[in-house]
Parts: sequence; C-alpha cells; structure tokens
Amino acid sequence: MTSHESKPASAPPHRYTARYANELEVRWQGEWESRGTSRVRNPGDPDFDPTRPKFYALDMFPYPSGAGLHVGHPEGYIATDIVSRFKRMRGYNVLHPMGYDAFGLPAEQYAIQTGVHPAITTRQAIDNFRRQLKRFGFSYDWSREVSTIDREYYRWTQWIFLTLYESWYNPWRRRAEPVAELVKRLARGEYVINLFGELVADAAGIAATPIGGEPVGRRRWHDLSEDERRDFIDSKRLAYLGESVVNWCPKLGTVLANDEVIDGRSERGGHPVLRKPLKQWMFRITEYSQRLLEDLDKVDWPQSTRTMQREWIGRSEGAEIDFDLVGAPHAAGPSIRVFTTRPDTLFGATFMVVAPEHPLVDALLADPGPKTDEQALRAYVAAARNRGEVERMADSQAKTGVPTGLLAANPATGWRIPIWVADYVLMGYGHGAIMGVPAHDQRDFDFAARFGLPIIDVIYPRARLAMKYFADQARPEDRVGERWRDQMADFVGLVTSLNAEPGAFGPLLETIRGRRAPAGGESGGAERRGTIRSTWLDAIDDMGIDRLETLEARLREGGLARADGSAYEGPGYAVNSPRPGTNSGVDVNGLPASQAKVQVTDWLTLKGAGRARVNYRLRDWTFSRQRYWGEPIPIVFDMQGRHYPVTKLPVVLPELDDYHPIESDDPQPLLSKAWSWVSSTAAEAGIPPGLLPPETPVRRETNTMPGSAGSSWYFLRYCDPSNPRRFVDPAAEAYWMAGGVDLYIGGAEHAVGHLLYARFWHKVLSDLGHVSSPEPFRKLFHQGLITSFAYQRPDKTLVPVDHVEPAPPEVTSATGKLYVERGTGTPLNAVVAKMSKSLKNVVNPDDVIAEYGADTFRLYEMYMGPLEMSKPWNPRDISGCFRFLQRAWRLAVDEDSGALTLAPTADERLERLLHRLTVKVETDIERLAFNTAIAAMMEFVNAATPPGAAAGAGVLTREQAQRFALLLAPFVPHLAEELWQRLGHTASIAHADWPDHDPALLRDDTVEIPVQVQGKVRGRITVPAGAPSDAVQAAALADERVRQFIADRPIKKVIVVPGKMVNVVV
RNA sequence: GCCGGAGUGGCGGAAUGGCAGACGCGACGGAUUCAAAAUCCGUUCUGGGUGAAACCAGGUGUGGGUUCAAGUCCCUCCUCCGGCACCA
Repeated sequence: MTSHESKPASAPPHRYTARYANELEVRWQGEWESRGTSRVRNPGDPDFDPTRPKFYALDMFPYPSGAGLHVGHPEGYIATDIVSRFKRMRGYNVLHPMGYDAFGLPAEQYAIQTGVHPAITTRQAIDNFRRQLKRFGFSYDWSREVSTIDREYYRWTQWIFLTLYESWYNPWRRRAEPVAELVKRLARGEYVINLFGELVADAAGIAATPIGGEPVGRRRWHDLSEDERRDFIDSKRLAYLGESVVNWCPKLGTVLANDEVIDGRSERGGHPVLRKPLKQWMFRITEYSQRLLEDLDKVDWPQSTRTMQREWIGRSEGAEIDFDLVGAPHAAGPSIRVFTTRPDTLFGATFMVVAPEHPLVDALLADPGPKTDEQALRAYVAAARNRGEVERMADSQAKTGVPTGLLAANPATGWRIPIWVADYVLMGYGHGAIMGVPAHDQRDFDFAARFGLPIIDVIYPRARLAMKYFADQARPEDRVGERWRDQMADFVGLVTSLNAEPGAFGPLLETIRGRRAPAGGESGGAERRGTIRSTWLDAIDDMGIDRLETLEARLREGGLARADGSAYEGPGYAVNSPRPGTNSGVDVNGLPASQAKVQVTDWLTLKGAGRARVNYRLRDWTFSRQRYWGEPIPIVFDMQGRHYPVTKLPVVLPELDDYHPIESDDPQPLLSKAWSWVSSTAAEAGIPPGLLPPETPVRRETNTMPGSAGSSWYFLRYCDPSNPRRFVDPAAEAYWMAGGVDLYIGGAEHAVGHLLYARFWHKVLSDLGHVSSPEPFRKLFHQGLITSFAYQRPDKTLVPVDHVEPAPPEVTSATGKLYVERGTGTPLNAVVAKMSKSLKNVVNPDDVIAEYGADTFRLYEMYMGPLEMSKPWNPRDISGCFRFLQRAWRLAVDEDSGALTLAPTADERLERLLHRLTVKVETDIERLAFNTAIAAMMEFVNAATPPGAAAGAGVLTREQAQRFALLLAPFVPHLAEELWQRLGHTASIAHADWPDHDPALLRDDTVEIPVQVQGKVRGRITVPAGAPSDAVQAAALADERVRQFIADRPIKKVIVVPGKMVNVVV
C-alpha cells in the first residue's frame, strides 16, 4: 500500500484520492456503457446526423499477447482518445474503434508446447486486453470491435484474397481490372500475346514489345490451347503461385525467418536448415510500385516514414541491355539481359556476372560448354545457394565467384568478355545479372581486382578530363623539366575553380600559357594561384604521376582507377567511349555522363540491344505461411495440380489433434496434418459447379495467410463491422473513409510492412470500385517508445531493478553514483533502456491505475513529453499529475463536505486566463502536443489557487467551472464527467459543446516589453497593446536603465518587434 | 557505410529567429501534526555581489558562420537512439 492511499480515514472524505478516483471511474465507465455514450451511428441509421462532419481516429490494433497490456500500448490509444473526445465536442461524428490482430505465432507455439488450441488462449488474451482497455475509459465504440480470428472477419480477408486472384493489372490503364475483363479483351483481339508470352495492346501497339522491335510473332487468343490460356491468365493474376526460397528446418518442421538462422543452423536448437524453393502464393505488389511511390506525396505522414517507403520501393532509372552470348547458341537463349543505372559506362564493361540462381547457370550445368569447369561451378553454386541472404551480405568485403567459361559480346565495344557467377549479384533484383564496370562501381572493382579482370576508365571527373586535355595538347616545350607540373596544376586549378565545361578548355590553357612565372611583388591573384597550384601539385603527386609520360601511359590504357585502387562513382565526362583508334556504332567521348546515358540508351534501342527502363527494388509480397494459426487460403487443387478458387466462404480453419510440426526434409505446412480436411471434393470444398464437376476430388491449400493479411483492411471493417453481405457497406465506407483515416497512430516499426501492404490492398480495392479512397491513411503519426530507467555496471552490463539499491552516502561522495548493486556494492549508472522482462522493469498498467486511477495514468503518459519522442517511465513523476487533479478537484468541490465551492462573480483575471487556456488547449490538441496543453491547465489551476485562500471559499463561478471541466474532459474524462454532473448536468460531458472563447479577452490592454541594448535585456517598458512602433521606441529610449546602458554612445539602429521586443544597437 | 531523429538544470521536459529553463519531479526551508504520512506555502541554472535585494558575468554536446538578435538557421566534428545495408 502506498502512502497516499493508506489511512483514508484521516483524509477529508471528499478528497480526490486513488480510492475516490477508482470509485468514480468504474461508476462512470458503467454509466457510459449502459447509456451507449461512445456508440456512433452509420449513414442511414435512424439517429445518424448527416450534417456533422466525420472524424476517423484509428489506433493500430494490438496483438493480444498473453502478458496483457504494458504501459507502451496505451500511449497511442490515449492520444487518439483525447483527439476523439475533442472532435466529438466540436460536433464531429467520430469513428473510434478497437480490435485485435489475433492470428500469430506465439499462440501457435504455445499450442505446440501444451496442446491447448490457439483459439482458446487467444480468446483469453483478448478478454484480458478488453478488460484492461476498458479500465482506461477509452471512448471506443465497442460495438464495432473486430478480431481477425473471427470467422465473419476472416471470411472477408479470404474474399479480398480471391478478389486479387480474380484480378490483373492493366499496364495501359494503370489499374487493376477483373481477369474476366482481360479474357474478354483477348477474345475480342484488343490484346494479343507475342512470342515471348508478353501481352501486347494491338490497337495501341505500345509497351511490352521486346527489345529491338524485330517482327513480333503474335498469337490470337483462340489459337491458344486450353492449357496455354490458363497458364497465361494465371501468369497475370495479382495473386499468383510463384516460387521463392525458404529456410526450412526439417527437425523443427518449420520455416525460419532469416534472423532465426545462424551459420546454416536454427537459432533454436541448432538444427540444420535447408534453403528450399517452395511454391507460394504471391501478390503482384510490384505492379503498383510507381503508384505507391507517387501517392506518398498525397498523405500527411512523418517524413521519415515516407522516406523509408520510398527507399523500400527503390525506384531507379537506367537501361536494360542484352549481351549476346558468343559461340554456339546456348540452351539459356541467345543473350543475357542486365539492368544498369549506368548505361554511360557500357564501354567500360569488361565482364559480366550472373547470380548463382540465374537460369543460365542451370542451363550450363545441364549442358556444360567445352570451357566450363563444371565441378567448380557446381560446387560454388551449391554453396552459394545454401547460404542465407543475411550471411551472403554479412561477409560483404571479400568477393567470391567462378567463371562460367562462357563469353558475351559487349554491344558497344564488340569485346568478348567473360561471364562469371558470383553471389554478390542477387537474383531478386533486376535480371539477376550485371555488366561489370570495375572502373566505376566499387563492388565490380573489388571483384575485378581479386580475379585479375581488366579495369578501364570510361568516366573522368572534370579535373582528370583537364589533365587529359593538357597531356593531349602538350607542346614539346611544355615537357621540359618540371614545367609541365606547374602548368598542369595551374590549368586544372583554373578549370575546377571556374567549373569550366570541356569546350572552354582551349582558351583556359592559352591563359595559363600566357602567364608569366610569378615574380615578387605580384598581386593577391598570384598568391591565390599559388595555393591552388600546390593543392593540385599534391593531387598529382598522390596519383603517383612523376613524369608526363607516366600520365600519358595511364590515360592511354585507361588505368587511372586501377592506379587509384578504387572505382570512381561520381559525375564526370565520358572518355574511352570508344577508345582512340577503335570503332563503335556510337561515340560519346567528351559528353557529360548524364548525356552519355541518354545517347547510349538511344543507340541501344535503335540497335535492338536495349532500352530505357525503370527498375524497382520492391519485390512481390509472399503471402503463404506454413503455419496453422492463420487464415486458410481459399484455394483447392485438382489432381493435376491446377488451382481453383473456393467461393463458399469462409473456409474455416479445421481443428487439429495436436500441433506438433511435421519433421520432414520437404516443407510440410502444419495444416496438411488435417488430412480429412485437406482431401475433399469440389462440391464439399465450395467450388462452383461451373468450374469443376461436384464429385471431382480436390486437395485443399494447406498454407495459411501471414499476420499482415487481417491487418491490411481492418480499418475498413470497422466502418461496418457486422455486415453479412459485404466486407463493408459502400455508403459507410464512403462516409468514414472519405479522404482516408483522419488520424492513425501507431508504432514506427510498421513503417514499411503493414503500411505498405495496406496501401497496396487499398489501391487494388479502389481500382475495382470496392472502396472510394485511393489512400487509406491520410494522417499518420508514430508515438515514441516508452522506455525505462535501467542500471548499468561500469562494464556496461545491465542489472535487474530488484538488485539495485540506493548508494550509501560514502559511495555517492566518492563516485558520484546514486545507486549500487545489492550484494556486490558495485556503483551503477542510471541509463535509459527498453522495458524488458529480464531487467524486471516492465510496468503493468493495472498496478498504476490501482495506485492513482486511470485519469492520472492518462494524464501522466501524455505529460511525459512529446508524443513522438521516446521517453522513460518514471514512477516518481506520476504524483505531479495526481496532485494536479487533486487541486483541480478542490477548485470546485469542498473536500470535507463534498459541496460545490463556487464564486458568485467572475474574477476578470481568471476569466481572461480561462479564455487563453481554451485556445491553448484546442490548438495543442490539434498539434498532438498534449504535454504543453496539460502544463497550461496546471498553470491555470495554480493561478486559480491563490496562496492563503480560505478553504471552501470558491474562486470560479459555476459557469467558469463548467468551462474548465469541458477543457479537462478529453484528457481526464471521468473526473470531468463527475464535475460536470455535480455542476448540474444530466447529459454526458462527452457530447457537450467545446467552450467558445472571446478573442477580445485574449489580448491584454497593456503589454510589458523587454528592451535590449546590444542584444541584452536592460529594461522593461509597459505600453498599450498595439501601440505604434515609434511610440514603443520612444518609450524604450526614455527608460532610465536603457539610457544608462546606452550612455553617450550614438544610437545606430532601433529594432522594434511589435508586442515583443525592442533592441537598441549602438 | 548510408538515411532519419535527438543532445537544454540533479531528472522528465518548455521556448512562430525576439526575456533560455514554462510545467512537473526531486531537493531544501516552512505551515499543519504529539510525531509522521498526506496536504498546503516558499526557495531552487552556475559564478560574483548583498543582511536580503537590486544588480553584474557566464550558460542549451563541440568548433566555426549568418543576424540588431541563435537552443532555434547554415557548415565541421562528437555522442546516443531508430531504420536500411553488395539493389547493379
């Protein structure tokens, strides 16, 4: 028992104690619930008021863990609750819902250990979460609660999956359309399929033509066989079966995340992990790359989050280029396609690298060429494939690889360049193949240096281009002695200091030649020239250029990068493109790299060997999980392995006898243990008879959906949570989602995953006309982490809080440390760390509420600091908020009698303060700056509690007390409601009108202005508000102290900032 | 390495380029009390100055710059937190 709660008998009976707070909070929560105070109606409902504007305040719904809420959860919830309550008082219809993201791994793991069905533990956890959440007095409309594990919820998650399955992305119209539409267009001949299996819009004749534009063999839809049609359509669906590699642990019978694999073994148990390709459902989110990128400009999100999404999408402009294979046509095809952002460096491509997973490698292993070291290749590829991506990135320095024995032709130079396999090239990006330009890409440089491949400069920065120009133009007399060094240094210095273009090099060289050697007594120009010269002389020395001939030899062989020992990746001008004396169909020598890019790309396009291309880092979204506790994917397969959609929804997750994973070398989803469920018939599984005859035996999909499935659309279901006919009623969606969710608060850890996936689904649904808005979340805000104080030994290890005790005075005076470790006496530093079970510094909100009440908890968490910042939980500080509420309470209620203490007439000073406070609180709520709003309310209470005021006297009038209660209401709804009712209201404060303010009362008649002399405050003057500048200036200069500080110095300038400040400059 | 964010009293923090430290905690002093807790009142950046004030000087991670005026804007560096990382 804490002190302020003990012996309530000695406290006045109506003091706002923890017990008092808890009593009234629980009482009001019951009242609100039974009165339906937080219920909100939908358009079309009888008591819906369509004249009010809407506000949708959304929290990221929690995963209901068995441990219950911790103090980090409510932070965002309190914030949205304050805004929701405020908006309600301002006349908005407010949608403020809560639910549970309830599928997930912890419950499944618990089931594996104990055999208890995840549904049971999850329901218990949800009940506990709900109880805890309700105790905070959040104004959620609990009738809209949803949980992703409810059948009536996941039925619609499955429906959205099927919607994507039945859709494709039309690149010409830049939107998703039903697959049926595609079939129709194909049948009508509007679209045809070319020899490469690519879709071509016949009428438009644009895009999707192969590189080169050679005659395209087109196939009409009715020329295709049934299977060909089916394969083609399947290849276009937004939900498709793709193959991706997973970390399969046979012993654990499960797929592991990259960070759960260490050195090819499982983190848990150290069992071997295999990298296995697996057929998985994928979403074609990559089709939406550009739109997901562009629409980031439309939303009011933190800059950092938008940047993260941009980088995740990773747009880069460049070209794709086909390199012909040399020699006999290979099984892998006639050429290798690469993507590059640097087509300007094509002349410097001296080798190629393909990823170990590249099709060329498989083809080559099946049919090795004469020059292929099959053994080495096979060994390398096998090793590389079994290394996880994380591992491959971990040893990022030393490049490895083996030659394939194949050669390709560089289309610009005609050189035959070797093709290597190396794992620094990733199959998942671009085409899984690169052209190696070692002089201008550090990774390629490292690789070339390691394996002795040629390195040829093709881009020079301006300074080096100037050196080359100088060497090319050097006259015999320039070569004499050391003269060339000074001349060249001067020339390069002039070129760089003027940012001169190559066209201007000639005249500049003449200027240099015209200069005399600097003699004594010259102008500052020579001195400056001397500095620049020595800079460039140093640069020349650093390059190891001792004679002009050395430079010329380097330039001739294109060996500057090699000599530097590193690639030059910066901007510059094309050189050696082509090299002197060689031929090429294109010449970009001397062009700035940016122009060379365009020219090379244009030339490649014309030649049919390449084209401009935008590439994205974003990859398709793998949607299959080999888990039990997730939404079943509504698909069945026939005996030929063809897939069909299950239209009878929901596909209900079957029960299992036990949840132990299947030990197997081949990945087996846990659901495949439900064999009687898996084996079904078309009719039983819910396949329309038009698609398959009812008796056809089918096998159900045993993969389940990932956690991000249910969370990608829950905000839509809140709009219309129990609709049995649609995932959301169009009118409800159009009303609540107009312009997107108005405020969405949640952790920054979802910056890319959840927020990108939800945007993608939303865009698809929007394209198909199922939702009205293009973006789901208009305003997004991330609350900061709530951390905790932790105690650190000198060696930086942390000590659990229950092993910490205050330091004895002698330790403090000797070391300055305030804490020591119990037992050892080791002095400890107080630091800030994440709350964690091991440090025993996790705070349970239930305890805090028992000790102070929910209102104090709400207030404290908002008072700690800016919402977006991470901040440490300090139990000591809570009492400040608690005392504030006590004082606020005492302002209106006599602690002994419980009677109202009100003043008969309004104090004018307090009236002004109250108007100001009203403005301050409303602007701060809009800015989500709750800490300063609360500080302002504290100041008001301090001002309204004059020292020495007799108890029970009353300072505020009834009307003022009411307005103050209204300001408190969003923050501390229970206390505010109690005051409101005691002040004579029967309707809830939740729907009372926010108080108005009188702008006239915001300004004082006179203002005190500091007067500075030389920027230091030397006096103060009091002038009428809005006084003209010259009057203010006159008053300032008349001030006695100001005159003292000016003394007899002449006044240079007087700056008057109206209403703020005067500064006298002397 | 790259991209964000942050660095202000003993602590959490406040401050549209305009009086640095609002507000709260803690600490200290006082009232109340037999005593304590709770509650209430006062003081509290540092140094100088004074009986006490007034007042003076310095002060927002480091070093520089812009400005009449910088915690705030620009550049350099340091530290901490978060994210990404062979993306061609």
